[in-house]
Amino acid sequence: MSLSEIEISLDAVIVAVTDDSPRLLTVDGPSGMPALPSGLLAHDRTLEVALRRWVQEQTGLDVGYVEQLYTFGDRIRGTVGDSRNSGATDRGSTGTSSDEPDVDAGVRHLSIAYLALVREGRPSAGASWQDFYDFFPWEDHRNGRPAMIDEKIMPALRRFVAEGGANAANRAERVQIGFGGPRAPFDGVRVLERYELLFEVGLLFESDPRPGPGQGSGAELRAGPDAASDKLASGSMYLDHRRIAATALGRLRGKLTYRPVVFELLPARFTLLQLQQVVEALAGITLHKQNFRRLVEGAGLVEGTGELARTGGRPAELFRFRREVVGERPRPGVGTPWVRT
Amino acid sequence: MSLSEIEISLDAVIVAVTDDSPRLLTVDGPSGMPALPSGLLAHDRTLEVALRRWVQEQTGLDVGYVEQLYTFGDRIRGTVGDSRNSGATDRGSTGTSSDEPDVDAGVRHLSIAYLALVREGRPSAGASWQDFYDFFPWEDHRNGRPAMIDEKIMPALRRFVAEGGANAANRAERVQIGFGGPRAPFDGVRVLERYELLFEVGLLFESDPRPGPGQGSGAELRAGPDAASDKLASGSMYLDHRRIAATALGRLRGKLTYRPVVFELLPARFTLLQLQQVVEALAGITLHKQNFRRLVEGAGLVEGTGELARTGGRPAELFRFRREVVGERPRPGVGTPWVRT
DNA sequence: TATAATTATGCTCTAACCGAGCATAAGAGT
DNA sequence: ACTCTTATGCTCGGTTAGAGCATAATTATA
Repeated sequence: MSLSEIEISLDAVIVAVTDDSPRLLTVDGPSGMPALPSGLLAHDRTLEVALRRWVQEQTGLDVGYVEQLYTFGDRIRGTVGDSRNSGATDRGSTGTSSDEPDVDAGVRHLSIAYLALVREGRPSAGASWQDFYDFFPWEDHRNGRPAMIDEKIMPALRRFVAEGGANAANRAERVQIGFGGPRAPFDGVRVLERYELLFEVGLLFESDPRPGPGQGSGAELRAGPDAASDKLASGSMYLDHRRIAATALGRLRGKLTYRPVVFELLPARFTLLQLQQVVEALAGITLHKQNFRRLVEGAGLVEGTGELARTGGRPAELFRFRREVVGERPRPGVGTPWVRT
Repeated sequence: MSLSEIEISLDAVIVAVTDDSPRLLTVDGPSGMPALPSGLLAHDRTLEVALRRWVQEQTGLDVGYVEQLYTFGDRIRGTVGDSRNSGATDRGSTGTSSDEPDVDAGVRHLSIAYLALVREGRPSAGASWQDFYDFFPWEDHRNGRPAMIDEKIMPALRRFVAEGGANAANRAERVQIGFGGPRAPFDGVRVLERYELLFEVGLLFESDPRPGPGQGSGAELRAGPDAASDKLASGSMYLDHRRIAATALGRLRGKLTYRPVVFELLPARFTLLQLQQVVEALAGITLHKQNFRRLVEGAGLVEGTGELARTGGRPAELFRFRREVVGERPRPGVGTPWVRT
């Protein structure tokens, strides 16, 4: 493939938390679907500078924290992906690739995806904030395990396992890893694994008009007899942008626990409850209040300013982030002391 | 910048562990320097497939575990990098980029870097295994903190901080984060942060003939008066390949603790001492033997086969990896119970 | 052959940490 | 005054991690 046949875009998953909801900035994509803001590399010195530049141009936002997520470059976008190993798909990862069809799709699209965190801000026209969990309703466990998991998802996954033939054991393991089971709890970080499972069983719709092997455009990868009518009622996105967003959420949830990234989403001064609620919104679970406070203070992540904030009950002290902690502790982040609610 | 001006390569950091040493596969780069194996994207279905293909073609190795690392695309390769935030450089990350010189270097090079783990294998001609720590001698703490840190590195870093002017505090923090200090221990994971510090103070040599602002070719970024004569005696690599390798080592060290990646580097059956030594080689520290055993067994990561291995002392039982653990525990990895040796 | 060296493995002791929950404090609303 | 709400202090018990002692089963050596 000659170089000129490769298209490169920078795609940004821009996240904020407002009113206890994690929010995702989207623009109107082609075909009217929500899409991630996307820009091109220009003469910028670094990729990150390029990203900041066009995000500002396109959305009017000055993003704070920025981190490179992943580079997506599969020939067939929206398909089983780059398979972060560990047997992500039936093919497994120690890939004997020779027998896979080599679809010649002409142009290859490389998408260098970034995660960006902002405190807030009204984006300029064309961009708007969406509730992250509108795209991933099965990821929000703050009010208990969402009913849809046991009502719609698990039956489909069980069917998927049962139909697995030689791969049944592998599939069962993937399901257990993704959604938990008798032996394992639900692991919030594995957002991408869950997304790929749901996509693979045909519960999700992606807009990608993919010229896949033997499948019509817009068809899902493995459509069971009833799969088409059984789609989850969740927001879809342009091309594989929802997959990219899933990658971002998983990464963010993981990073919370060992880097003080939450504070990028909070004002300079905040109450411990505000802090907790932002963490809960991102992690998708509720936390034990007193223990959360103990952990966060004990780790030296925050320090009280003398000031108080009115809160509807007893006034709460305002805290600020203690930057020094980064140099003191090896893995400074907010612990997530569960609570079963 | 039009698309055709972008060159894309896939670069692979291929790691094995032999005789208690982590090893890196290198090829002869231009100008005779060791370089990472590098290939181009062809009509492969996924990036990972492409990587496996040309690694096999170039080196004769079939890599097992593969994971995308990072995409490097700075205009000036070998410079302060994509700045994974957290104030990686003096500029900080909330980048006001407007006053930075926009060097027009013509072609931009994008490097999509991968980490690959292999059990062993004799590479074909042109490629060879190097000791990872020949390139990063300050990272191996198995025999105590390397003397070079306090003898050569810290003095230079102190000078760097002292000359920091308004950035002195920030620099001091970065040094403490990277190399530890009274308040913080040395954190093995921060390989890249250390590399960037050393590069920035002029202790490292990179072969990049960089047309940087006001600097001659081959000059380091901020060369103090004596910097040139004070280089560390450590292996250099082609372009910014050593930076990529540093990224890989940091990532690998981190991943050890929450994903069972070590087993990709071990034979199917191994003694607990072998396992421990591979972990020690990668982590660069020594571990407490009994506690390591307790953690690894207690976590259900391994299970004994009945067999014994002769070891020079009392025979050791051979263990195997328990794959099921991935579905049972949220973050299955080898703990690293320190020991101060 | 006895003894030393070497490696493996079991076990204990203690401090720290975490999950869970009780109890009290300090405001606002009625 | 009473109730509701949010904040904050503290305790109790189980689990885990760091450190080290002790013993077992081999090979090497005096």
